[in-house]
Amino acid sequence: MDRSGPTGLVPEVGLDRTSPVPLYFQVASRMQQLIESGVLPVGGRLENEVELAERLGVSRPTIRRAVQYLVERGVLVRKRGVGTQIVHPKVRRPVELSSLYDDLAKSGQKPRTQVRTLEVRHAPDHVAEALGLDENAQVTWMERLRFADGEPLAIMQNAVPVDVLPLRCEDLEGRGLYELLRAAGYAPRMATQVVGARVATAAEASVLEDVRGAPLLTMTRTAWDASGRGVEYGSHIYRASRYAFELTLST
Amino acid sequence: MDRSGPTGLVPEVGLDRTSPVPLYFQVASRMQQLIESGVLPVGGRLENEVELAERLGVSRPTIRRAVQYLVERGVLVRKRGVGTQIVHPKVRRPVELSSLYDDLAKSGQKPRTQVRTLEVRHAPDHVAEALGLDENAQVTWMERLRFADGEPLAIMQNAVPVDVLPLRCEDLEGRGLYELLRAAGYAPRMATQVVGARVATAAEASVLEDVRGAPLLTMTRTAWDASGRGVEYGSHIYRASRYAFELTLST
DNA sequence: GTCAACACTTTGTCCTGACATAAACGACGG
DNA sequence: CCGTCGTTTATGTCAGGACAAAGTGTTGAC
Repeated sequence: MDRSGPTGLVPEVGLDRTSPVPLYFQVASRMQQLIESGVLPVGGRLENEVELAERLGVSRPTIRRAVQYLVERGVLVRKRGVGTQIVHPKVRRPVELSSLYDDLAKSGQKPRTQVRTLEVRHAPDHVAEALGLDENAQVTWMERLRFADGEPLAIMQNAVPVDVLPLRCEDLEGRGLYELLRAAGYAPRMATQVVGARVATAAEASVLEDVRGAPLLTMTRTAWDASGRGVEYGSHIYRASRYAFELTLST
Repeated sequence: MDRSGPTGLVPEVGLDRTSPVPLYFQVASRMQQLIESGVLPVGGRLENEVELAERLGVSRPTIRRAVQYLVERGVLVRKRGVGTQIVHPKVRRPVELSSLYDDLAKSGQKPRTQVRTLEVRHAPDHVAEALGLDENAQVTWMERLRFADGEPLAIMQNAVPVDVLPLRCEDLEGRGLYELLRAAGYAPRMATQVVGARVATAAEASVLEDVRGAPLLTMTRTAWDASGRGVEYGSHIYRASRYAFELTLST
């Protein structure tokens, strides 16, 4: 390891002690900015924590907490006795669970949603079990057809416990389900998915404007919020010719 | 919220101050044991941190760090002014990235691997780019056929930079690639995957002992270790009739 | 009776200080 | 020339204290 000193010096940034934003977070945000803007070079080493603390005028625990935050997000790596390094930007933990609607919107395609069914009903057994609900619990059940750039892309069946969120047709047509959940304070924090493949039946093909025997991606998902409450169950099929899952896994 | 006090009391456990295992980790492990064994009930509230610290004979920062550790793993939730609660066991962050071999072994099926190709070669452009290697970097390139319970399941093409790990046929036949990477100190910590579907060509069908037009799951993956170094690239196809991806996502 | 203000509990933030320990370096001796 | 043993340097762990802020419940005024 090169002992020629740190390759990147964190400038004395202005910290605002009157701000409600915690100091450690101000430090972390500033560091991340400096890294993303290239002032602190990828692969470079940071100063040691004691110096950093002195120069920024905060205590070492505060610096440690800021660094820790960035380590958890995959921006920095620490090695005892060696120092703290900036890792390659490719390896960053995603900040939130993505949903199809978000993905499409982000990639520049114009998502459109057609709500085919929207009703309150008793949760089917497998849904109740997946979400951890009572047998006779009520869920909002919906079936939607999702278009991207005008072409049908997916058939989506979803269930959301009624007491989590009242859902209306017009909401679902303009925004994604995850966006609505987040707005209601039930942001999905964890989800298990099963992704498989099969060929389309005649009925599915007709809805998706594809041919019978066309390859389909299937996905069933259960999502929980931060407190462990089941907030969404979904069973989707996608036209494989027009969609593939892109996902980031991390430990 | 119920103010009747905590529903679960952490017993005074024996902490070993001579042990090299950090105190906060001893506390966290003990707590997790108590939660998993049901002594501390799911949904219950913990004592407040100050009491806990006093009773266990450690400082509050140590308790906080232990709790923090479990919060990050999804075992506990904290709410300022309220307390710390135990969340449902279903919502736990997975501890490590899984690979097909591990998954099969864990689910009781007997994985077997037939190595069809194993050679050192220049990295193809798309592989070099995905792993962040120089253009003329060398990789170990392998093509393997994976069986579960005697039936062919997947065709797997993988590349690993040569300086990461020397790979031998006999290693690959007895163990999974990820296990070998972990043993060599390059444990994958983050990966991006693209999962799609298509139908089998005649050649693929013959290798997989399936029929032409059978649905296939396709997956391409790039994996990085903790320091951001690209350690594995893979392009796999699976028989959809015998396999589906099961994955856990978390923020 | 209703609603606002206050008190209390609990986690969140931040500080100072100290010692432990892993990794890398360099000097020394074989 | 090479390995060994300390030295240096950096992060890791832990203590104890102080105050801030968010939720909850209670009290009191109207």
